[in-house]
Amino acid sequence: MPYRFTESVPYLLNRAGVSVAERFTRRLEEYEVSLPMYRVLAVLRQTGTHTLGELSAMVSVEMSTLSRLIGAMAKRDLVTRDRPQDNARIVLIDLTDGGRAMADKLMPIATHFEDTLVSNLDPAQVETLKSLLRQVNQQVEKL
Amino acid sequence: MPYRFTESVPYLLNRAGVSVAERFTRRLEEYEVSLPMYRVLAVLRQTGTHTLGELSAMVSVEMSTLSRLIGAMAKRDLVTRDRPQDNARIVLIDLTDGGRAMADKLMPIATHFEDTLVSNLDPAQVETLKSLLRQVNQQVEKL
DNA sequence: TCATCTTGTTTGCGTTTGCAAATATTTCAT
DNA sequence: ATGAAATATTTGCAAACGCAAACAAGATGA
Repeated sequence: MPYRFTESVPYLLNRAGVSVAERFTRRLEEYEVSLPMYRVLAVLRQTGTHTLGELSAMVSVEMSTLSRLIGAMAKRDLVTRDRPQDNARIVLIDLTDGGRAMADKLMPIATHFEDTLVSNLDPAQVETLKSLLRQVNQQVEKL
Repeated sequence: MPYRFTESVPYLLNRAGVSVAERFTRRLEEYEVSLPMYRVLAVLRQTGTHTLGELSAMVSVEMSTLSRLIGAMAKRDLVTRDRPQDNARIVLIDLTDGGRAMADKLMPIATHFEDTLVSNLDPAQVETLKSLLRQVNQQVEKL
């Protein structure tokens, strides 16, 4: 079977990723939150304080971009950046109360997206999809 | 089960998509081809001439961005843009011989990526993954 | 302890991006 | 045939991005 670009995993991944991202971005507009901002809020809400580097890896945003993004979010009082005195080269980022409130407010949108995206699949298929995506992610290391 | 952002479909999709894209971009560097350029080349190679609008939908690149990208690719003689006299509002984009040669040269990289990404899955699982991704894509319309 | 190496973050800068407006052409209704 | 609506592409502009260099602090080892 010849290689068909439009059926390749990277193509399907990108296509799905971009279209979901576009729609989600539209939904976030009224809150004046960008998609990368939402991702930061959602990660911090789920797993608590992180350094910039950790956050960068988790949300797949380049560190220099994230540094500026966190700056903007701090200015809007969504997060705090804290340089601990015991290790002054790292920056710990955490949600403010306002940031947490915003994250909470956005959760229904996220769950609606999740529910809708998999609404034609049964629970076993959803687990399969997620498992396969995680496995693809693992394979990336081998490229 | 509570909603876990880092296990949501959009998150997994984005994570995989970004990391594959990053690696692929690195591999394209030596050819001085960007990832969006590669996507255009690959689509045209697979399915022939398309208008700008069709191409935009197929490669998930916003039309204004694509318009400029195609301009750059035309300047580098990878593609031609042609306004047919029978319908002068559309622009037909096609590969030049050089563009086709470049596309051909890049195919081994693409197949290597595809092979590696799914190398831990059996053929049935690969088909399942692709089918599920296509289905997710369909569901996007319902958001 | 003081040079050096490593780790973590920020800044400078040119490029790419997306939105909105402008432009151009075709289609449709009258 | 003519003005209005629809379709397709391009351009202006400001925001976001990624790379590389700069910067800062901690770890290592003579």
